Amino acid sequence: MNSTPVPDALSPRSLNACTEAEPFRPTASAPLGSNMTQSGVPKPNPPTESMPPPATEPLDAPSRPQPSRAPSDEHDSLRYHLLGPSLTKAGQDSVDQQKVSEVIYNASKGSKFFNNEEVKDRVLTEKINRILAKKRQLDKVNLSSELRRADDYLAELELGRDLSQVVIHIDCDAFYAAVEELDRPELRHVPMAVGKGVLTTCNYHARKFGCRSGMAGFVAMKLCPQLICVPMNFAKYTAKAEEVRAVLAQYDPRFESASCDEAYLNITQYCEEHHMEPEEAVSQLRAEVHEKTKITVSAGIAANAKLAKICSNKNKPNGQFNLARDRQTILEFMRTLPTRKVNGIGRVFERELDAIGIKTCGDIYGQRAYLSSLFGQKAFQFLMQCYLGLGRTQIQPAEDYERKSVGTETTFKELSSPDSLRQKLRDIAEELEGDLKRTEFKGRTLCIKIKMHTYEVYTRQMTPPFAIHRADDLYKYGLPMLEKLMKEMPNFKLRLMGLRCTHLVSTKKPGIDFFGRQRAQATSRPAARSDSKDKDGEWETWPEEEFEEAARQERDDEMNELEKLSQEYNEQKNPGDNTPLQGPEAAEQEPWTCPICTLPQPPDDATFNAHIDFCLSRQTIKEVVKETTPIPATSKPQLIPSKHPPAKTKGKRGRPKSEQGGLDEKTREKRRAFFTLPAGSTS
DNA sequence: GGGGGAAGGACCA
DNA sequence: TTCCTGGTCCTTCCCCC
Repeated sequence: MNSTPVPDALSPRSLNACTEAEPFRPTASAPLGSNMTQSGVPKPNPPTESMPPPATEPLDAPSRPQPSRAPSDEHDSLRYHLLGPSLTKAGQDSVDQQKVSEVIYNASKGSKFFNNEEVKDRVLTEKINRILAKKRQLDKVNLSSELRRADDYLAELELGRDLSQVVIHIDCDAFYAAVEELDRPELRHVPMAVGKGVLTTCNYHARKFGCRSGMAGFVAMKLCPQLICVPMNFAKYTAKAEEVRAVLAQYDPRFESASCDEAYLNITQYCEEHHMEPEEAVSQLRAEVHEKTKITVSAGIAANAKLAKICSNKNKPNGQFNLARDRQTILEFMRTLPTRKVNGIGRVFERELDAIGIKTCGDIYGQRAYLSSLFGQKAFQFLMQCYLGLGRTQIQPAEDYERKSVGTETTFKELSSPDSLRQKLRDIAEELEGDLKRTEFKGRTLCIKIKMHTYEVYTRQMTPPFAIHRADDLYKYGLPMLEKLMKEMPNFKLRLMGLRCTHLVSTKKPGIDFFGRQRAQATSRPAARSDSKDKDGEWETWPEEEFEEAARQERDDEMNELEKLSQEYNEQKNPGDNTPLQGPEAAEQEPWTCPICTLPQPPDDATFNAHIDFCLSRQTIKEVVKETTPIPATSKPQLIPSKHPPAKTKGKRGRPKSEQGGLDEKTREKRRAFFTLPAGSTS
């Protein structure tokens, strides 16, 4: 995907405060007036005239639309789960989900994927049973203090409610499919999906058959045998997305791209300046997008991003929904809203909430005393905000967010031979190097992810002694984790492998100048930012080649210096004797080579301990200097304290390990395991 | 007890 | 016979100080 990832503003993970003050009055049970308005603009392409009759009939609901609901019966839960994560997608309301689930169930039954889903479903059912048991326990104790705490929090949230802003969420209708249809108009009138293996999206004809994004291709073909699948073409979608964004920018220059086909805008100022009502402005915006790009978009208009997102789904495709910005209307709207409609509540959380009697956001109020104990503080806060219909009103460009990780993963036919797995790791390391180069980052932490042939997923991570970005290093530090997993797991057969770098360090430009002053930006900076200009413009683009050469040269110099220092150090430790240990003492201890300075070291623990500390502290300084300071190839590195020292090398109080007491045996063992590469690995 | 790393998992498009 | 990718954030567990 070419979209810039942004933190999911509506998820329980990133809750934010609102600002408007209004006294809180609990109104959960009070009947509230509704003045929601609803409007759709004319749908320009009624695709019915020349539509050929489908080979199989769409799976219409037998009588009336079935609302998507979590299964109340434990028996149904797996069938429900297999319906997939995008159950609430637009175009599904009139589909007979029972029939769909039957088809999916029968198509999947017996496969490894199915077995894994069964296990996951069982685990979730057990978790729900534990939640229910805990709730029964809570029923026996006095919950008045919990209740008071919840009410206090609700009152506090109410004080921050901001109803002054007009936030809209724009969502392109079946975007990839719509772009393909522009090139091949004949696809407009038949069920069509984009993506092979798994559907990325599908048009509304296909949705009538129960097809939806994230569904396995073969399952979709079972539901709709005449489905036409076209391969993805990212370049095309990106170009079209740019056209759409050009229109959006006229309404809010600081709009926020939530993904390739979604955006949030704050049109408060636009409406004021143009003396327009929000609905009118949004109608105009949508018409303009359609006129200029031939793409239809749906929109939600509300007081905050969370509500706008929910509203944009109300009148899909090619419609808009306005939720009046007054408290009563919002509370009434949330009261009957199924929890699953809220961004951040997925299949799992929906089932958990359902189990304790929360089906709609209005139901949250009645259970508020339990939420913190059952689901944790963050979930409690998130749910309270859902109940009140609160969300963020601040909209900002995606570039303002800071990227947290860069990774790549790939699915392949089952692989078990160690050699081919190593080769796969090498390929992935090469690819990640490309991604890191493109995004201009190095990673302080490297994570490996594997998916077994049984669909079980495992991750392992480690912190190299310096931030890495080159394929050689990614492979070198990834391989021990892979080898360890191979040893640990019986019947090691993989279907996916991936590498990801976290704790990113920008390679774009240094964070500290020649004089040790902190520059405006931290070492880690937004990935997508390409328009920023440095004050003096000097280090805007870091001369990568020169940098690499300088770094190599510097590394060579350092290595020579380290070799000398290491010899001096060993000389001090064992005056006059550099010969390795002999006899039983040596036999007990494995010989090893320091992976940092690459020099052979005496095998005794004391030397090992001291040497690693010594090398790490030197390495830390060296890497920090390299990452933050432009050093001409000829100059000596300057020792500048790092703002973000590598986690492994510093103790809690910021002292280098070498200044602290010696390492205990367990830590030494761990380090040995980390630093000792298995035989046969390329380093 | 608290900070922080590791692992796993939910969720999103 | 067949079920993705890339990203964020949260929770839990465990180690260490």
